[in-house]
Amino acid sequence: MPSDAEGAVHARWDAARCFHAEPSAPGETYAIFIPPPNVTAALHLGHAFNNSLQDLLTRYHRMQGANTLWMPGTDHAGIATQTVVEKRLLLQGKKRTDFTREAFVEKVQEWKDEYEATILGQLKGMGCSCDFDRTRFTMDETCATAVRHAFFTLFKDGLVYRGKRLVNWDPVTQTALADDEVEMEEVDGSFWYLKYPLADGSGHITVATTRPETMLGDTAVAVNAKDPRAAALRGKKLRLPIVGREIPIVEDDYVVMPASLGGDPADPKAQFATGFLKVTPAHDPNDWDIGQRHNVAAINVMAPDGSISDRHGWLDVSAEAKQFVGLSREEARKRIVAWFKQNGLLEEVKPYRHSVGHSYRSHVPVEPYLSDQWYVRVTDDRLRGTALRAMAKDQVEGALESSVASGPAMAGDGELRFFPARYAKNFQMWHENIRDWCISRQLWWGHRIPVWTKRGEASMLASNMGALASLDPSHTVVRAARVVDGAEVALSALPAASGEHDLHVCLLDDTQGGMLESLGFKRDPDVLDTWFSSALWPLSTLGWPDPSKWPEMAGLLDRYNPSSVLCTAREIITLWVSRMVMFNRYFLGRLPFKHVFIHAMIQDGHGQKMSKSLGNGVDPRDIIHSHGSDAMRFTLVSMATNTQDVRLPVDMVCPHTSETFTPKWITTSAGYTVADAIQPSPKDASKKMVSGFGAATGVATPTAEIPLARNTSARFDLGRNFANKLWNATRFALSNLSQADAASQPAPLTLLDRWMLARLELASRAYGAAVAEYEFHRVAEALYDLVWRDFCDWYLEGIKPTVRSNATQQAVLAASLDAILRMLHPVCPFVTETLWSNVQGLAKGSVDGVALQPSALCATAAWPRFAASLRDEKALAEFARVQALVDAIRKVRGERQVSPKRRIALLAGESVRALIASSGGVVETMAGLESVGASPAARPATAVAIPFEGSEVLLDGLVDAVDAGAENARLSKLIADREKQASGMRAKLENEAYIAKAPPALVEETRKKLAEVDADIAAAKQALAALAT
RNA sequence: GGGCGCUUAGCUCAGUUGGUUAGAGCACCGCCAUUACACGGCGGUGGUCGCAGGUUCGAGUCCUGCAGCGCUCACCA
Repeated sequence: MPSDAEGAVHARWDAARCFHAEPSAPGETYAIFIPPPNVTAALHLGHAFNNSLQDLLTRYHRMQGANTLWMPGTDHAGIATQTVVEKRLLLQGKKRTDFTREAFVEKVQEWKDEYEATILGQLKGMGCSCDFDRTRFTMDETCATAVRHAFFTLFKDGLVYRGKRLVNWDPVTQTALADDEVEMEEVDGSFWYLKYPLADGSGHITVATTRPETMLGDTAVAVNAKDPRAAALRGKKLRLPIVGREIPIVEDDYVVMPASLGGDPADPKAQFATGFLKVTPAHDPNDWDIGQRHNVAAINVMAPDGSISDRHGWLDVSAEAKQFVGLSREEARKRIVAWFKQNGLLEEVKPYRHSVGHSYRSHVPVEPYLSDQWYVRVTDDRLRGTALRAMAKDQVEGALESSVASGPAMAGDGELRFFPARYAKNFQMWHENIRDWCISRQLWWGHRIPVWTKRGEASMLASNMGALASLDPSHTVVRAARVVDGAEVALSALPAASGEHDLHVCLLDDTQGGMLESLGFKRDPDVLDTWFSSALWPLSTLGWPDPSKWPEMAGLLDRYNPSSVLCTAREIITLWVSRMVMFNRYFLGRLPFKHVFIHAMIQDGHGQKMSKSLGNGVDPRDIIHSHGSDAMRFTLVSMATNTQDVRLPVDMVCPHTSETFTPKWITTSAGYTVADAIQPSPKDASKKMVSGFGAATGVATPTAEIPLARNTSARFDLGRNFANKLWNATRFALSNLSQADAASQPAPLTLLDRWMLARLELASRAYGAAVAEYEFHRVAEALYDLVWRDFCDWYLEGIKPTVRSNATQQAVLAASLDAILRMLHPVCPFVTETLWSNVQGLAKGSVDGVALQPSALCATAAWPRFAASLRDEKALAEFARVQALVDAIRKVRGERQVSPKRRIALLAGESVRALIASSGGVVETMAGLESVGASPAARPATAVAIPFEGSEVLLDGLVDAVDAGAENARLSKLIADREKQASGMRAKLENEAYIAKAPPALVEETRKKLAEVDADIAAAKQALAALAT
C-alpha cells in the first residue's frame, strides 16, 4: 500500500535538504509564512487543511522553478498556554502562585517543548515542505529581539501609551482580555428594579439593572432629556441607598425611554426600561462614556479578583456598606438585592435571558474593570491609514475616507488582495471602526513589557533625570505621567514641576535594567498580548531588525518579505492579518504579503467548528493512520471550495477491535454535541475507551485498560481510493513497458495518444488557473479526471492491445505517467515520490512537445511543459465521438446484462465505420467488438439497433435471440427521452422571440441538434417497427 | 441589530460572464473474478435546484420579499 513508504520518503527529502530556502539562489521568489499554531495542543484537521493548501502552493511553485520559502514555527499563545498549564497544575492541587515567576515559566516551557515537538512532527507527517531548518517560535531569541525593537520603536514614536480604560477583566486569570477574547454566552438572569430616593425626600425614581452589585459604584442616574419627567427632576439629586452618596441626575440621550412614555416599541430596551439609567462609570463601558460626558466620578468598588473592595478607589464606604466589602460579586449581588427587598426599595424582579461576555479561557463572566494598561495607538494614520491604503483599489467598497486616502503614499499601496474578494470588506470595516489596541496582559507567560516605572514627587524624580540622561538615547526613552488620586493622567516627555508622577523608562535591551532597579524603578510585571509578537511574524522570522546578527539569516528579509500569500481562516482577519499589515508597513515600509487567501472552516459532523477548546478536533495522525497522508491531503484539497465550510462526519475506531463505529453523542452544557468522554466498545460494552473529546478536555485520561480511541471519517475514502488507483495504474504501466516487445517499432501517434497528450496539456492549464485563483477543489477535480477518467479508464484500457509493440506509444505512456506524477506531487507528495524513481528510469524516448526535465527527486522536479501544439482540438473532438459511441454500445450491453467476454459484430454506415477506423482499435477494445461491417440490406434477426449521431447502428450477436418485449421497452424509453429533448428544442424554435433575440449561433445550434435528435428518433422508430414484423 | 455566507440527488458537495438533457464522490440496484486495481470494472435508479414573486426569448445562476442554518461585528439597562 502507498502509505507504507511515507517514512522512507521523508528521509530522502531531509537528506537532500530540498526544502531549504537559499536567498541567493535564482528564481522568482515564492514565500509563505505559516500561521504559527499555538503550542497549547496538537494540531487538528483544520490545521491539516490549512497546511495541505500551503504545501500545495509551495510545492507547485517550487516545481515551477520559484525560489521558495515556507517558513514554519509555533506561537507561544500567552493566555491559552498559561491557562492549560495552570489547569494541569490544579489537578495536582497546585496554583500558579505557589511557584516563583521563573519556576512557573519553566513549567510552561516544558509544556511548550512537548507540543512544539508534536506539532512539528505532525507537519512532517503531513508531508509539509517547510524549511524546518529555519523553524521559529514566537518567544525564541530572534523573535524576542524583534518584539523588543518593535515595542521600543512604537514607544519612542508615541504610538504606545498608558491608558486608563475599562478593560475586559477576567477575575479568575486576573488579566485583561482583548475584545476578541471575550465570548458571548446566553445566560438566564434577572432584571432588578431598584428604587433610589430623591435627596430632598420628595419621592423616588426606579432604575432597572441586571447587575445590582455595581450600584455601590453609582455616581449618577441618567434620564433622557425628552422624557416628560426630566424637567421636574432637573437639578435634583438622589441619595444612593446603602452608600448614602449624593448623586446627580444627568440628562443623556443614550437613555432609552420606556415604550409607555414614547420610546420606540420596536426597541426591546423600551419594553423593560424605566427611563432611568444608573450610571456606574467604573464598571460599564457605556456608563464610562456617559460619565465622561457629564464629568462625574468613576468609583471602582471591586478588587482584581472580582470581590467588593474598599481599597481600589472606593473611599466613601458607609457603615451600612461595610457589610458588603469582601464579598464575591455573586454573593454581593444576592445580599444587595436582599437589602433592597428588606428596605422596601425593590420594586420588581423580572426574569431576563441575555448574553453576557465570558472569558474565552476561564469561562467566567468578564468584568468591565478600570485599570492602567498599555495601548498601541492603531487609530493613528501611520497604522490604520497604511493598512487601508494597502487594499487593492477594486476591493475597496465605496471610497476610503478622505483623510485616509490623502495620507502619505508608500510602496505596496493598493497591492493587498483578498481571495475570495468578499473578505476585503471585513478588513476594511475593521479598520474603519478600529479602536486602540490594549496590549498588556497580566500573565507570566509571554514577552515581558520592557518598561521600568517609578512613582514619586516631581522633585524627587528630578534627581533621577540626570542618571537617565546619561543612558544611551538610542536605547532609552523616558516618559512621565501625572498621577492624580492614584491614577495616571497623561504621558508627557517630562514630569511637570510638581505633583506626583509615574516615570516610565522603556529600554531597548536589559543591560541598564539593573541600574534602573537600583534607582528604585520597578519593571512592569505584565506581558504583551500574544498577537503583538504574531503581528511581527513576517519580520521576526526573517531576522528583523538586524538579520546580520544571525549568519544563517543573511539576505532573508530582503528576499522573502513581502511574501506571496497568507493562508488563513477568516476568524483572524482582524486579530492577525490587520496587525501584520500595519506593523510590516510601519516598520519596514512594505506589505507583509501580497495575497490573503481565506479558506473554509472545518466543521465536525454536527456543523460545529473544529476547535481545541471544544475538544472536537480530529488529530490528522488518526486519519494518516486509517487512510494515509496523501489520501488525507487529496480529500482535503478536493473539499476546499470558496463558499462552503467543510462538514466532516467523524467516526471512532475501537482500539480493542479496530472496528469503526459511530460514537455515543452527548450535549455539553454550552449546547454542543460531542462524543461522550468514555465510550463502550461496540461489540463488547465491558471494554471501554476514551474519546478525543474526553482526552482534549481532560475529562478522561487514557490508560492501558481504557485507551484513547482514534478517529476516522469515511470522507477520506475518496483520497485513499485515488492514491490506490494511481499506485496500481503505475504498476500496470510499468509492467507493460518492461515487457515491451524487443522488436517494437516507432509508429505515428494514434488518435488515443494525441488525445491523451491533449488532455495532459489541458489539465496542466486548468491546474495553473485554479491555483492562481486559489480554487483548490478544481485542482483535485482536474487531477481526478486526468488520472482516473482519462488515463486509467480510457488510455490504459485503450492501449492494452497495442502498447507492447508500438515504441512511440510506449514513449507516450512513459511521458504521460511521468507528467502525471509531477502534476500530482503537490497534492500527494508521498505516493508520487515513492513511484518516482521507477518511472524516471524508463528511458523510453522523448515525445515531441513534452518537456520533462530529469530529476533525482520528484520534490525537486520541474513542472512538465507542454507545447501549444499538443492542444489538439480535433483529436479531442473526435475522441469525444469515440467515447459517445463506446458509451452507447456499453449501455446496451449493460442493460441487457451481456457478459463482457461476449464479442459482438457492429454493422453501421460509412461515417461510423470511419470513426471506428480512426480510433485505431479503441472502439473494438472498449466496446467488445469482434467485427465491424457495413449496414446490411436486410437486418439480421438477432441484431439490436441503437441510434448514433442520427443514424442506426446494429449490434449483432449481442444476444442469442432478440427478446421482443425487452427490446420494445428499451427503444420506447429511448424514444421517449429523445422526444422530451426534441419537444423542448422545438418549442424554442417555434418561439419567435427566441429566433429574434437569442444569438444566431445558438439558434443554429439548436436547429442542428434538433435535426440530429429527430434522426435518432426516426432510427429508433424504424427499429421498433422492424421488431413488430 | 449590522455585515458576510449558505439552503441543489438519501449523504457530502460542484455548477465559471443567465443558454439547450443540472454534475461528482459516497450510498443504493443489476452485471462482471477480464491477465493494474473489488480501495476495482461496466451499466443503472435517484433532483419541481429552501419558499413566493419579478426581470428575460431563456433563471440553479440576476433582482425583491420570506423562512431556516452558520460565521462575524456590535449590543449586553
